[in-house]
Amino acid sequence: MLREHDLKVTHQRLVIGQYLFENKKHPTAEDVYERIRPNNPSISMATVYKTLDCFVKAGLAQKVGTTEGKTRYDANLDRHDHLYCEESNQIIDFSNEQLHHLVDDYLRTLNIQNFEVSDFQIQINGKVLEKNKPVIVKNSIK
Amino acid sequence: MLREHDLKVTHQRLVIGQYLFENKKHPTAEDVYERIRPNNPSISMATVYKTLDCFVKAGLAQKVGTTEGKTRYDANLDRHDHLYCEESNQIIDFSNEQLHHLVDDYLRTLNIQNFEVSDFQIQINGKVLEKNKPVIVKNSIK
DNA sequence: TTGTAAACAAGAATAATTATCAACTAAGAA
DNA sequence: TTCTTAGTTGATAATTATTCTTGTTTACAA
Repeated sequence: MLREHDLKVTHQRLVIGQYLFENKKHPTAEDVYERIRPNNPSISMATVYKTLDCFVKAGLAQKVGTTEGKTRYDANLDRHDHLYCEESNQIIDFSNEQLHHLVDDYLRTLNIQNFEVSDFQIQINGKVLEKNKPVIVKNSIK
Repeated sequence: MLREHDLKVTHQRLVIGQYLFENKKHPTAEDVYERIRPNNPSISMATVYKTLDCFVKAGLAQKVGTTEGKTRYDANLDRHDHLYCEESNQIIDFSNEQLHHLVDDYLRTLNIQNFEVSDFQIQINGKVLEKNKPVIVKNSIK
């Protein structure tokens, strides 16, 4: 995966990448650092930032701006939206083809002058009711 | 407006509020500070932050997280979405009732377990083609 | 007009992120 | 396998965004 994107394969990138791509969370740089540190005490914070940054530049991850004042990193490359919990600041991925097409089709009917649309993302705000239970989306129409 | 929200009316709040509510931009705290400073050299950065924060708490403005690493403040209280220019980092308001209803109706048909939706916002990414011209949205269907 | 809680200015403190730079290492060439 | 080199890393300094502290001032209710 790294090679495909012309990135040198280093231990640091493997460790950080593994965490980022396996758990599709939306960690801050700090989160990543804390998580990998126990097994890799020599990796520095600067490396975490640089590594995350190189993933973003390579298109392997995306930055997500938050109102908490820190940047989160999203390694889910599939087309998806976000559920944002206003209480816990947690971001949950939300994939729904139907919703995506609905909005995409509508946007195409609009004529936005002087702006070239590349993509879009829906942020659905609200709150997780029971923190230890998962959030599951069911579609009631077929 | 300030009184309605139980905020003491001070010169600083009037000046900052005027800038924020009249130009529906999405300034950073820094932007606000630079803008008002010429005519109000004694207002401090801390006051700008505190004032913006009190507007947010009073529901007069909203924080917008960005990938630039700074918080922007949005004083447009109407239901609206954002066009986000990936080149200039500028955020442009985008209001479209039809789009909003489309998504709102669809979300209501979904059964999202363990998450209570309060609202949503669509971020439309792309780029402004000619920086000095305005972005205008036209609807080609009726 | 006055008392008081709230708001302010200035600058120190903290937190997040980026820059610097010497030492190290991946990976292609010999 | 060894050499070479450009890219990467770790330590830490620097920068940037934001919040905190403190003494002073101000809005506004009584």
